[in-house]
Amino acid sequence: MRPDFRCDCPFTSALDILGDKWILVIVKQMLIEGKETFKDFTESEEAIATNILSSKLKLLEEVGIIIKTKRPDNKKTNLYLLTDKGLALTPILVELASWSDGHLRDLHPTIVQGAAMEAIRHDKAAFARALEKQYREKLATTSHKHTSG
Amino acid sequence: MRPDFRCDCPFTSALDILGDKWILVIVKQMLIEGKETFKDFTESEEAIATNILSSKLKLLEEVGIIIKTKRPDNKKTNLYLLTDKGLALTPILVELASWSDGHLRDLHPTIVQGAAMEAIRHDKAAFARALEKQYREKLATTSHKHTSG
DNA sequence: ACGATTGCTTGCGCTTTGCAAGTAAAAAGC
DNA sequence: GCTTTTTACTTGCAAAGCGCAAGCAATCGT
Repeated sequence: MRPDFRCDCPFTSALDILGDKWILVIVKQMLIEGKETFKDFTESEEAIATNILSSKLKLLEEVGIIIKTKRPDNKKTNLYLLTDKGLALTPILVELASWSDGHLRDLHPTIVQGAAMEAIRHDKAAFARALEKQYREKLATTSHKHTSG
Repeated sequence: MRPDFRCDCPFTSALDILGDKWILVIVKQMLIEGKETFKDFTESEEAIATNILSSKLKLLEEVGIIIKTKRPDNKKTNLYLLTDKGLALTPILVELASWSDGHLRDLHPTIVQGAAMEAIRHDKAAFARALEKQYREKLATTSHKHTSG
């Protein structure tokens, strides 16, 4: 299931991995909504189907954007956590939201408008850094161990 | 063919439009490689199929990312040009390239490394602004008229 | 006028997506 | 310790999207 790349263009190569309906939505849910278990994702607002979720989590792990982990006291529930490579997607997500905010309201007027959106308007880079910091702090307080399967 | 939106999340809504293998590749080809005619796109390194190209150009026009135009002296060849909404995607493309540069070389070692990549490493925002400016200057010197079909 | 070029559309097979249902294993309840 | 529930998937099948090849109409070059 390794992704194959169309060419050597860095733009196109990023889209060979990220260019689909779900990959970045899953990353968003982890980064912003704090989702980390299979169940968390199935209960999302976007309602991803379990077979798609399963395949996408596999792909994300294969390319190194997330790692599959467990809490020491729970042998059933898997934890899916962003790696550095995954956290590095934050600026992309912020730019996507910024574009929606500025250019998608005519087509889709009910896009949410909140404090986060204000922060993005004020300083995108700072907002991205804050998100990454928040996630790293969460990681530090989450006890988990890596599994190799 | 209007896109429908999964929910009111600005991240997800952007991906409802942009989350696919081709849309942002086409925008990249227009912005960076200067492609503007149907033929230009078919001759690209990425080799998009004509039926897909046709449907994606239609979608891009419908959502207002590009406009379909002709040169006054040529009744056959259509020109596809980025609107302001389309040009506003530049920071997203720059972030995608930056991520590829920093995190995709282990999976795909032959990603190109050139002057543009150096510029992105040095100052992403400045590079995005330069790209937009370059495209706007090109637009100013390209004679064209809008067609309503 | 005639062939080449451009900008598509159509047909068909393959892959991806998506819903619903089922399964296996761990955890919780009694 | 036996049953029920929860979690994390897998499987089956229908629908949508993708992709190659071919075809076609309009315009352009000569």
